[in-house]
Amino acid sequence: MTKRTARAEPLSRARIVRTAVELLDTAGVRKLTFRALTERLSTGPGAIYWHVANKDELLSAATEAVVADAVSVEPGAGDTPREAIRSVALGLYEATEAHPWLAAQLAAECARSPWGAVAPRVFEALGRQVRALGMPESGWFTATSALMHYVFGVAAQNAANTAMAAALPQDASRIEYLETASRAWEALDPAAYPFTRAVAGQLRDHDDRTQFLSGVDLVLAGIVASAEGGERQG
Amino acid sequence: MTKRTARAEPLSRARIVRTAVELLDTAGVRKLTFRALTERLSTGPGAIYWHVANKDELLSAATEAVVADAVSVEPGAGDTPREAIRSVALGLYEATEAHPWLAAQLAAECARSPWGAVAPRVFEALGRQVRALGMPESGWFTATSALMHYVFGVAAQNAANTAMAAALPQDASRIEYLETASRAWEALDPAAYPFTRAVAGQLRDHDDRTQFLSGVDLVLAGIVASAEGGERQG
DNA sequence: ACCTGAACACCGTTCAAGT
DNA sequence: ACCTGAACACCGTTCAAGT
Repeated sequence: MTKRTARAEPLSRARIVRTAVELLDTAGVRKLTFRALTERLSTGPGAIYWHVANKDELLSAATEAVVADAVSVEPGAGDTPREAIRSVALGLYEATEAHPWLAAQLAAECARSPWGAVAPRVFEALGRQVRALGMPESGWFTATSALMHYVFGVAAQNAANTAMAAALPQDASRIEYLETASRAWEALDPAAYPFTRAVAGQLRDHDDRTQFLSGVDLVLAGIVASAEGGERQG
Repeated sequence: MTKRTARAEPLSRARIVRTAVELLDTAGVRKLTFRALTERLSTGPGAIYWHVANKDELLSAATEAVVADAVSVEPGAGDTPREAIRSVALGLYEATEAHPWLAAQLAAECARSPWGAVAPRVFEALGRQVRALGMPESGWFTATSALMHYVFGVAAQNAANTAMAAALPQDASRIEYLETASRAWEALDPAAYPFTRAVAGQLRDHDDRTQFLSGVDLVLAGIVASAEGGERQG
């Protein structure tokens, strides 16, 4: 058995990033520190700084690694563009479920460099299908942007629900959390929040995943409608 | 002249939050520390902790204050629902331009408590107009969520452009930044990023604000189309 | 070229003590 | 009830020194 032990594996940027993702997944952003990292990798901080410029770069690298992995799924041969878009979007959605830190980090990453390394990955995966949808080229950027922004927006919002529910005491899970949130909406000031109160029941009963895909369909419907409505625009 | 001096004004949660927003605006998230805060307010850290539980709560409060302000604009009397939605969305968009820290903080806030204090404010403002659009009640939640998520997604992405461009050396402003980003897209691997490369020119020429509103229109088109397509769904 | 680890400047938070 | 400010535990980052 020539099993390589962990401590034998040489230090490298890839290994540091992988360890950072593990730490992020198991302990959360707060616990990702250079101290924790040096311990897990059994080195000194200086060794890590040799491979990585600073903590921001490390977080960017971790985010990009996870996004790249999520978006790399090739669409099935028989998939329609619509199905392919749904599956790319769903891949990203599920990544934010699997890595609760991803959503906030995605936003932070965009703030660091808006059209940096992460956006093109998502943009490419979605855009190919937008093109396949038969959009005129002039609409590609707008349509793909809208789709991507919707997905990022959901990521920021909904993925957190899962993490939130998971953090609740024991069996008080997702459903109970939505119950609480729904009641909070019902308790809002009737004068200031009539609409939100009216919709509290739909919040309670909704399923994040279904909801997310409905939103994707809605944006897709908008893309198709805009493409058809086309030229005439006041 | 009975001008009240700053140091005479008593410490309060509101004043702390207001000072935090100022510090956030002028110096950035990194520089918002309890040290800086105590100096600006000429007190000790203990005094701040009397009014505010911890830094997370302070950031939440700052975020909510800014969002509440941005969304509180009443739609004009003659506005169509579509116009009202555009102006609410634009208000939020402009808030993320005026407060570069807002986008990332919005995401962090959602992660802290997904359906907490910030979401209902946006939800209510957008939802009223969705209702006015004549949607059937069963679609309110989905449609308003999609709209809100799109807006949040853009906030995370585009607002950063402005901050990014502003941080560039002098007159190398927005346009030059987009030029750089566009060239980076053109330099991507042709095999892996055919679509993104094809669209690099549109990235260069686009205007964030116009782009944002086009996306809002696109989602609105989807909402209307879905409402009409209605019941028949495989 | 790559790694070590002590040291530095700084941070959020606490708490006994004051008014 | 509200504020003071020293103290604590911890953090990201640096750097002279090693191999």
